[in-house]
Amino acid sequence: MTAAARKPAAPRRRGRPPAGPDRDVRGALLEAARTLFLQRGYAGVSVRQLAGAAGVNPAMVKYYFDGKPGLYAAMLQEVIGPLAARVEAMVAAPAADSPDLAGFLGDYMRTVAAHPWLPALILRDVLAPDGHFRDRFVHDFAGRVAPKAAELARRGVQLGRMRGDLDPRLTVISMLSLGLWPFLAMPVLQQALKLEPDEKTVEALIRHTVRLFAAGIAVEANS
Amino acid sequence: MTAAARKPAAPRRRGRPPAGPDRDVRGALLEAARTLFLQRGYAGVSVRQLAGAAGVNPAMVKYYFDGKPGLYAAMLQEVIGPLAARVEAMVAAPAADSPDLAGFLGDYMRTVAAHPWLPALILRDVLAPDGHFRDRFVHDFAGRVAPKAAELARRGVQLGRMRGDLDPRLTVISMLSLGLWPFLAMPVLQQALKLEPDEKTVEALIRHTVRLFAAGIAVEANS
DNA sequence: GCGTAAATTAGTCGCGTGTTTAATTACTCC
DNA sequence: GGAGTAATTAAACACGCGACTAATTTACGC
Repeated sequence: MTAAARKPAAPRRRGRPPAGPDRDVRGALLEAARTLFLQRGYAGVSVRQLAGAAGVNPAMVKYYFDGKPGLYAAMLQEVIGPLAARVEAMVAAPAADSPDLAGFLGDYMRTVAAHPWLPALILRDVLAPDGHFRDRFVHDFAGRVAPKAAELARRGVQLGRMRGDLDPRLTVISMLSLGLWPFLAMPVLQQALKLEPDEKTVEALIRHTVRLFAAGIAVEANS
Repeated sequence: MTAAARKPAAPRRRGRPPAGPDRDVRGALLEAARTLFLQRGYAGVSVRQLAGAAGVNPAMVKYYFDGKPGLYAAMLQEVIGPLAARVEAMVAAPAADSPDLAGFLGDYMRTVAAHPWLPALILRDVLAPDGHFRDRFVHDFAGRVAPKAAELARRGVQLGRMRGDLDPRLTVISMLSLGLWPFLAMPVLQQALKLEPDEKTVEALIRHTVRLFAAGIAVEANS
């Protein structure tokens, strides 16, 4: 919400506009893309809507980003790049206070909770028919995080802190499932399960999930 | 694959076709809908494609189902109805050999694995912008199963077979997440985690997941 | 046999899409 | 101050969509 769709009654003449720092068409389009694409997905937003939200002509999408796919890709990179790097770092160099997979799950869920559009974005990508953005996104995100998480799991087993009878790779799948899907399922199940929709519930979900997962992968106390 | 898109070179004259048992336009459309909709989602298939796959004129969709939404709804009901009833029964009357939540999770996953299109269908529905089919489907499915599963969880706690420090409702969310999302994540992560894509892996995933979940909700052995 | 109803197709309609073109204005550099 | 280029708009284009219409053929009841 920095600099878009403000001047509502500016009629905008044809031709190159007079100079002025407060007119960043490219930036306004990117911002509109962030808002709308993340809310409704790629196919759910038209170029005209995008341009309307940014207060510019639809042709500018072609001019600055070479078309709708280009704008989407640019927005994705801008939004996902830092996030992916952060998650990757989290799993690559586990902090002292959360060195195991359960700790990572907590960090991961808190990161996801701080970016509420992420689960839907990932889901849409997984459902995408073929690899238009899949190669760029899923492979960059999950593809880099998952192997490192699996390595973490393998180490945990070797150190005797995790059960040895679980395939580390499947454990990673379980962990990613527990950390992602609930955020989408919760709004849907809220009514059925009589959950309150406030922030407390999200915190409770995270703690619950970490506790369950930690117990699930811990070495059996008996036997 | 019972009775559609067979006669490829039948030129099909205009007007009512001569009688004959082997011409079931309605059924052919339903079958095409099953195949295409479940593969690519509602918006991913056009009426023309549907009609083409069924070998009939697009207008027949309007004639028999009053339009594209009608065809989708009919297909959904046909495909989902029995499944929902089965899952509901599974959780309502747990069998003697799998009376607890972990047992249900196994049954649930095996049911899902037997209908590979289900996860994507549920996901698309959860992502759907507003309740076009959501009220009809998600609420009918999850909305009826989830409360009963939560009841199962509550009973497990009361009987001392499940940890008391987990919110039964959140446990249900965890369980549904573990039982659904991996089926979609696996193909995506296959390469990254170096999994083989065959049936053995699915069976391994189910056993793995049930084991992890069972340990996660079991009463702590020590303390 | 005849009239009406059912089933089917070809063609078209209006709309929304992403993109393209041409015109127009401003800035920049010589 | 004129030439060339950069930025912007309005308008149009080609296409695909879901729906609708009119024509056509057969089946069925009397």
